[in-house]
Amino acid sequence: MEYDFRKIEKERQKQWINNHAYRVSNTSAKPKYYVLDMFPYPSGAGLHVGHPLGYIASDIFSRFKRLKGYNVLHPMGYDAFGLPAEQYAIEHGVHPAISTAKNIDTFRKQMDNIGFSYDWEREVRTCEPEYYKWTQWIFLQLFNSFFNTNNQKAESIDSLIASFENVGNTLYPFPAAVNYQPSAFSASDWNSFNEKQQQEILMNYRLAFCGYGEVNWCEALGTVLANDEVVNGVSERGGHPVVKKKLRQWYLRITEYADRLLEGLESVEFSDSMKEMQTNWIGKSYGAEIDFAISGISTEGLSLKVYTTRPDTIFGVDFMVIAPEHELITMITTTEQKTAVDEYCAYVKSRSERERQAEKKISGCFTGAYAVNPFNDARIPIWISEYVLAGYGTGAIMAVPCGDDRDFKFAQYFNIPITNILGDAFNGTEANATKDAILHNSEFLNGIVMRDAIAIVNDRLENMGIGKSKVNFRMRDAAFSRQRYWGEPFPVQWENGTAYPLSETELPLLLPEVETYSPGPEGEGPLANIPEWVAKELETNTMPGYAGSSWYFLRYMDPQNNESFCDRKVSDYWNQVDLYIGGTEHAVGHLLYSRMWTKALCDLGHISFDEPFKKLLNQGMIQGSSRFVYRLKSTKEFISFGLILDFDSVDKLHVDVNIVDGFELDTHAFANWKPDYAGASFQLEDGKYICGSEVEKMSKSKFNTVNPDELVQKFGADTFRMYEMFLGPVEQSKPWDTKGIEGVHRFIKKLWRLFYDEMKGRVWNEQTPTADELKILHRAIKKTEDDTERFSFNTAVSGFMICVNELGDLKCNKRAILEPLLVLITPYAPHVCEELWGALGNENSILDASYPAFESKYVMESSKEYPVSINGKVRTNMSIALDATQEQVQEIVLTNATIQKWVEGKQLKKFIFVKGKMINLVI
RNA sequence: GCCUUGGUGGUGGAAUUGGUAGACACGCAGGACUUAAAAUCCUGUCUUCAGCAACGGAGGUGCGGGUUCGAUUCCCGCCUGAGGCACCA
Repeated sequence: MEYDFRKIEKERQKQWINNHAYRVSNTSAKPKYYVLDMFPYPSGAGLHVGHPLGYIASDIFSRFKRLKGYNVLHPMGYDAFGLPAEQYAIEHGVHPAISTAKNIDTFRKQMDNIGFSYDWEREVRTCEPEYYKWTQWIFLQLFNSFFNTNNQKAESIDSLIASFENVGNTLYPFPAAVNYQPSAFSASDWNSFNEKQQQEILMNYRLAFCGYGEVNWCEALGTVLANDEVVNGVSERGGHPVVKKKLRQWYLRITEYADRLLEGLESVEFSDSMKEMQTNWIGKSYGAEIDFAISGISTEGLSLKVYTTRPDTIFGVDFMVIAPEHELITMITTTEQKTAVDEYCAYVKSRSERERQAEKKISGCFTGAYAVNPFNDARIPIWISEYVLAGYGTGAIMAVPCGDDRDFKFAQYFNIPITNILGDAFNGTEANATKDAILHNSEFLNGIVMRDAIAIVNDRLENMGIGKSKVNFRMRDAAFSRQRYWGEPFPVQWENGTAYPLSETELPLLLPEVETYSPGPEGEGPLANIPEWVAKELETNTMPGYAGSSWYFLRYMDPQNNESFCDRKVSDYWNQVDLYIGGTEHAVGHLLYSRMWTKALCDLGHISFDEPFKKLLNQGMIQGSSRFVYRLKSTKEFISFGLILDFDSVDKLHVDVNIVDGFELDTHAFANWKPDYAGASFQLEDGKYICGSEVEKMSKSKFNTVNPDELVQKFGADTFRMYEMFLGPVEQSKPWDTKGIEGVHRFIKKLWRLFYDEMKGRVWNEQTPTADELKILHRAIKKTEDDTERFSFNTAVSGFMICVNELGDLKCNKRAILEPLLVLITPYAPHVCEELWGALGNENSILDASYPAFESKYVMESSKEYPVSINGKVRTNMSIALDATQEQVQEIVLTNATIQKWVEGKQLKKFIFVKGKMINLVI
């Protein structure tokens, strides 16, 4: 009897479906465990071998936890709204809903091939009204709430209004990032404001709000992008240029959550690099705001407010720099400098974001004005330069060339004299940013270490009423609207220029059909082309791709609920995602947004936890290993890699990795691959055509994708699953290489042969296992449990291989050994294990079995071989009982003949016990 | 430039808390079975020295130091790959 994986896998999968084997209940006496994959965007390209890596890992862990007796929630769905489907619609005229549904079908088929244990009855698609109704609902929650900075929590906007009516905004001043005038108002002020004014003020508090601001505008995509969607001045998707543009936009007030997003990192298990990426993105810095008086001209009462993290360097300030957009410029610029300043500001405006980032050349312009150092009355020239950003801090800095590299270069470039406050720590050729130097030239700070001077200066400034310590964040509020069609409509209606929320009963606000996907009359989204939509003054923007993905993990818990986004009892039961598996590319986008949404929903009392993901495991990226052929220029002759003398004389062309065996090209397949290559001739080395190779991102255009379907067809899903795990640690990125898959396939065949003999058929029996066999099994049980628990799936697979090899050597075929072995391997190779489990005569699914490691009858060995070394050199092995006391061990070792020979006549200095590993004598 | 994380045979990788480095697999070489192939199985495979052979000696985890009876693991200094951030004051 042969191992027929094609038949087995098909039958087992059918059985899983018919028996609803992976249906999960929201009530159970078992403890819960929630394993989540980052759901995919269903692109037209389908899955390649890189995608399933994380899915296989999460599937293994889910099955493992199930066998350990947990009620495991393991769902899957699709992040189905987004730009690519709409781009495709523009190019091919296919409705995004249709192409998306088609892509989802392909994804599903590919996933089913691999044999995942998802509860498909819980599938969600973010583009369906039943789902986005609740995305809109959560938007309304955010719209109708504000962030109470006193207790750092979101609260209903109604309590804010009540407070305004009583005491104005004294209890709740405007959020720090808001610059609204007047910044304070009394109760009677509030009550005298008309509706429009009141709404305008409230808009400055709402967690989801509409405002005008500089946004990243991408002309090619016809929409704005969030900061994390812009990479090096171009769009993440498509690489189109991005410019700053002032537009009316919706935002999420994520900046209010900055502190809690930072603190929350301490309570979750993310990798250090992930935590660091988020920490950097949030970018918290401690510093001080200082008001500098401006001298001369007609600028009485005017002051320049700067932000600095180093108030201790205040005696080293040699000039001020303000951003080109700074509002003071027109007021302080002297008549002599006006032309130069105007020219400079025009020059800065002409530069795109991309140019600014690409060439960081020093530029600037003197305003003619001077600020005054409050401690020594020194006159400090005020400059303008683009290296100071308008959006951060106060848009103005005090420049300390001896302590800051950028300031130093600027001073050098413009010949501004440099004051040294660092003594010998400053060498005159390079700034030194240390905080540990002793201050010089700093009057009352002389002789004090810089680090300690910070607080002293802050105190003085505060007493003088011209400064206060201040915390700043680099993170900006998140742009939340897109001028596109394929997204959630905002449940918002405009009236006299004021945005009003729809009521909950009007949800979902359905995405209407459109005739064209092109932008509206004034650059709005396609919805602006619909007369009825515009007549009702409905918002024409749609929500961005990350809206639906910011809360999908909650919907899985209760996907069919029509009354609520997720029943509170149900979310209390499933609680946090225990294990979240996905790539690092969402570090500062999705992961931050979903953390913020969770916190807001928690504050508003809709769920009971404020961090969505307890543990995050980042799978590495599987790269493609591309192959190249080399064509002599303007010929049809291809030259083998090793024979090329001059790379300028050849064209380097990608060749499909699937027609290359290792590095050797299948020349016949190549000639048939593309019409262009039909009459190709080859210059071979040793009778072979050898290709060049490079590791690149896996992509269709590079012909380096490997389709999992073909591997599953050839070797079976179990082999494929195990092989992806065997490749190496899941966290690690590595190029795909199929050549080792045979070894794993061989292992599964060996496993099969523990049960079946080709000639004799079934070979197992009911005899009692031998001690040796039990020892092998128990070692494997322990290893599997330990390795799987710490996500070391590759070493767990090695453990199976060792176990099966050793059992094969002993000709093991005892049921008492085989059954637990199968349970052990099931998470990794579910089809074949369940098939064999059934063959052993077990009626029930293996899902009902519990992990053998947890049954006390399996006792680990009672004694162990220890290596005994003398001065670190191993001299002999000794068998010692596990429960022996230290004294007993010492006696046994010292009376051993081999050891006595070595120790004889020498003095024993030390006797070292090493826990479960080895014993060492020092003489 | 800053931060994070790696560097181990021909290859992917293992070594969980400082305890016999190279598990497991690929590849390669040789052999068995076969008319032949496939499949399967066996042996060898870090370097080097010695040897008829069993056993054995020495070196070895990017480089150079240090701590320790003992270091792939800890500390210091360099080299280098990958990822992230980058005028954030």
